[in-house]
Amino acid sequence: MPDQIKSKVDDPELVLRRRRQLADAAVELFSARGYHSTTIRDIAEHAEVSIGLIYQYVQDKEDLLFLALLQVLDSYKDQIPLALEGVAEPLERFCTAVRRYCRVNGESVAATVLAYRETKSLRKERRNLIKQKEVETNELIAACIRDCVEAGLFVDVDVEMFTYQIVMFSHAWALKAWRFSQEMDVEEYVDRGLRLMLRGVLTGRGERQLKSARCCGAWEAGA
Amino acid sequence: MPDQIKSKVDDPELVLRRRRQLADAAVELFSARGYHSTTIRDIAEHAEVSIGLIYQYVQDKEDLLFLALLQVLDSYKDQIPLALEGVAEPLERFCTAVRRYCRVNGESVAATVLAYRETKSLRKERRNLIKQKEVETNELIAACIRDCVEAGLFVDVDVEMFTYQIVMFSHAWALKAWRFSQEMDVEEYVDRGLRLMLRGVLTGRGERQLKSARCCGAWEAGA
Amino acid sequence: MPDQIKSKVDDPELVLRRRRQLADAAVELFSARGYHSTTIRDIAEHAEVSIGLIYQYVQDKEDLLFLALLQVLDSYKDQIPLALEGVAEPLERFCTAVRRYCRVNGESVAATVLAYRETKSLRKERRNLIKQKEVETNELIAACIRDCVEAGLFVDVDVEMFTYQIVMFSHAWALKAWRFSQEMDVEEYVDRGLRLMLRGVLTGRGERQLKSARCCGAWEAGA
Amino acid sequence: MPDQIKSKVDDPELVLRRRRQLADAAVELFSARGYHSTTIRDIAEHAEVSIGLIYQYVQDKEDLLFLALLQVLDSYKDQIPLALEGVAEPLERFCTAVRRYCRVNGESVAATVLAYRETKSLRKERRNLIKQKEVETNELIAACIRDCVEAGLFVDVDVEMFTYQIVMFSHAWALKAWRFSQEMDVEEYVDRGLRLMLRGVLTGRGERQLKSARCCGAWEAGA
DNA sequence: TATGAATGAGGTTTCATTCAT
DNA sequence: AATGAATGAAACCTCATTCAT
Repeated sequence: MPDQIKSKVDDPELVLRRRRQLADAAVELFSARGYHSTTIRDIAEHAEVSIGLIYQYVQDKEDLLFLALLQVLDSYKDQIPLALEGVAEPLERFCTAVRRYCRVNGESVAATVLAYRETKSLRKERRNLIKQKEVETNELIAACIRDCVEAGLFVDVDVEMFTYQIVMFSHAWALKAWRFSQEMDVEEYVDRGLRLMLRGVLTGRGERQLKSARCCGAWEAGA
Repeated sequence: MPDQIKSKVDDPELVLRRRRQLADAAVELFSARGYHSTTIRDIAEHAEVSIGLIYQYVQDKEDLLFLALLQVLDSYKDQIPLALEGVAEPLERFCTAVRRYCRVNGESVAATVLAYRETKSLRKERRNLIKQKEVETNELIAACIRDCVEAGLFVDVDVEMFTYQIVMFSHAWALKAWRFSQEMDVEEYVDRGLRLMLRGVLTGRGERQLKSARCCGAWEAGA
Repeated sequence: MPDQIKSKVDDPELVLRRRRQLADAAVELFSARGYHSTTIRDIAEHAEVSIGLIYQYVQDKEDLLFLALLQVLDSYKDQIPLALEGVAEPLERFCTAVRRYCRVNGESVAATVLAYRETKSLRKERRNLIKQKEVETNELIAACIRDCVEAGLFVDVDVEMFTYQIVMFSHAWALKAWRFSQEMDVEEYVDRGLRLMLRGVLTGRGERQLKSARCCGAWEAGA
Repeated sequence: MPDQIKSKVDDPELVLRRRRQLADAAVELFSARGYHSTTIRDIAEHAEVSIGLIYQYVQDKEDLLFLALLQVLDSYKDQIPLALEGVAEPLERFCTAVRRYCRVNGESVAATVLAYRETKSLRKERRNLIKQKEVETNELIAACIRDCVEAGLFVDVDVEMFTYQIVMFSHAWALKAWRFSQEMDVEEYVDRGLRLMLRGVLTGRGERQLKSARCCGAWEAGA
């Protein structure tokens, strides 16, 4: 997907490998120190390559940010379908998707924050591409919601609004990590969050399904 | 509140006036271009003062960021109590608080985003001070929620979780403005959001109260 | 004339002074080492200012080249009228102009060569401005020629061609200095050159005038 | 002739072929963009070889410049004798030589300018070698002049001076192309130039010879 | 108190050259 | 003989900060 970035190196496989190497270093450093406070030299050292090498695979520093953000966003988009494989029951799919999304965010809090902080440093065209990725990820959640509605497990909810509620809930774990992470872990966070949010959308059938299937992890004394 | 920032000027009133002048310029420019891409010269020109003058009231660039963020955060904390003045009924207070919070965010989307983007550029001690401000604002919302619970209008909800749900909902209007603002305005956003979120927390009494009081703006066919 | 170059300093007199200072250093170094081989640091050191200062008065390195070339070209355009002050007789004016032009070139061989070498490094708009200056200088020579023709001292010569012959003759002293300067000095160069070139254009009257007036320096055994 | 440049390849014929290939690319690019603005990569691409290959036949970038300049200078030196083949009459030989020299310059204006611009970028030893080449070319013209003098067609002119007048006249077509080429073509340039310059040197016999032989192209209403 | 010219460390980027294949 | 990925010194330029006025 990192097309459109021009490289001075021909071998496409090498380009892919090097770019991943650079993106890894970039995600780590940009996340930790921010885009502007990280120097190209920092990245070169962290990736254990020379400064010159970077400019064989990338045209400027902004390209590195783009590469880093793409890597983060893609990892989100890839994880959810992976988690849903083999899960059929709609409510379970929904809970699984949310849980996985939160976990991914939780594992790379810094990267999620990076996306929020630095997307604006990209030029418009690329900013839009990044937003497009986010929309695609959101759609994975929205689909789960729609399935639950169709299966009569959710009331006829405002899908768009509910999707964003879920998304923001997930991101909040990263954005407000300083607040939450000292009180609970991701699992508890998801449990408490789902309990709160599901209450507003479950039908009677949905509630029964939820209890019988115990689909969403620790659900001892549900609502 | 802008204590701890050392000034070379004695007259405390002048210091206050100048700092507001600088903070205004800083909020505007940092919001528009980001902290690192804004130069001291930019701010001097925008505030119509000399570069030298800035350093009479501020020790370094980070001080300006701190000033700017304080200004933004304070405006949030001031607006909610103002809106609640004269409103007594708990559910109405809750709705009013949420509505006002969203509106403030809506009016200065850029400033809200600024807080998310650049807080990390502050040194830890100040970052904590900013977070403290946010917690104080959140507490205003949390209080409204607790009142509703005590009045039997809300079920015995997870107050902390619900507070953050509200807060993130409000911030989302700013953070995802690119998505929402082309489909609806703040008012519709709040209505749709409240409808969704309230469904999960209202008691029977709460629901009746909501309908009778029509406290929360356009509420055609509520839950 | 160094307008259109934007400065970050307001005081126009200071701007003028600093720019002359920078141009002096630039002419010297660019002449000696060439434009590309001279670094900004070199110029800063030679002008005894900081690197930063340069960028207060100039936007980039090309501006320095422009400044340098303007300075060189202007000195040419200024010297000829100065030398002609008080000289009335047309043939004498012609000889004086040529002599002075060669001398100016001779005094700053390196600068003349600079104009030939580096004008192409300017962007088109400025390159044209430089060419315009040259045309203006040439016109000073052309006017002397026309006066001689009108006074019946020169035959009805191809003025444009003759002007360029004179100009190239003058520049040749600089461009081919490596060849000439080890055999003669400027004065001899001018004498020999004028003798050759005048032979083709003088009328009978012109020849007599030339001898009687001995206007053109050492003119022992004229044509 | 490109001796003294060390090559890592043994086969002398291959060396010659490759070096011509590189010199062609170098002349073209150095002429168009200048020496310093042309990268080795540019030349490799233009010559359709790899960067590494260049360094098999050349030690550094300056070698390429040397190669390029040699190629240009040699073409000058070769063309004149070629044009003079079969021409016997001294005045005709002179005119033919001048005409051909101007034409060669006219056909590769950029290359001529290259010689003026970039010779200084060579190290002294090589710069002298280039100058030597120029002197040799000049000698071809000087010989023609001397023949005319000996044949009583030219007065006892200052040969060295006149030679340089011719040379500079020829180069001027390239150096001042921006001025001349929009008013006339090379042929007209030579005609007008020769008419002017010959007037000063022709004897009575020379004039008659010129008219009778019409040796120098379009010579309608000569001196 | 206010100004703005001056400073220079440090950032990004380029590109001639090397060397393992 | 030919390739081209890798290197890193060195260039240009920015901008936070100081200080004499």
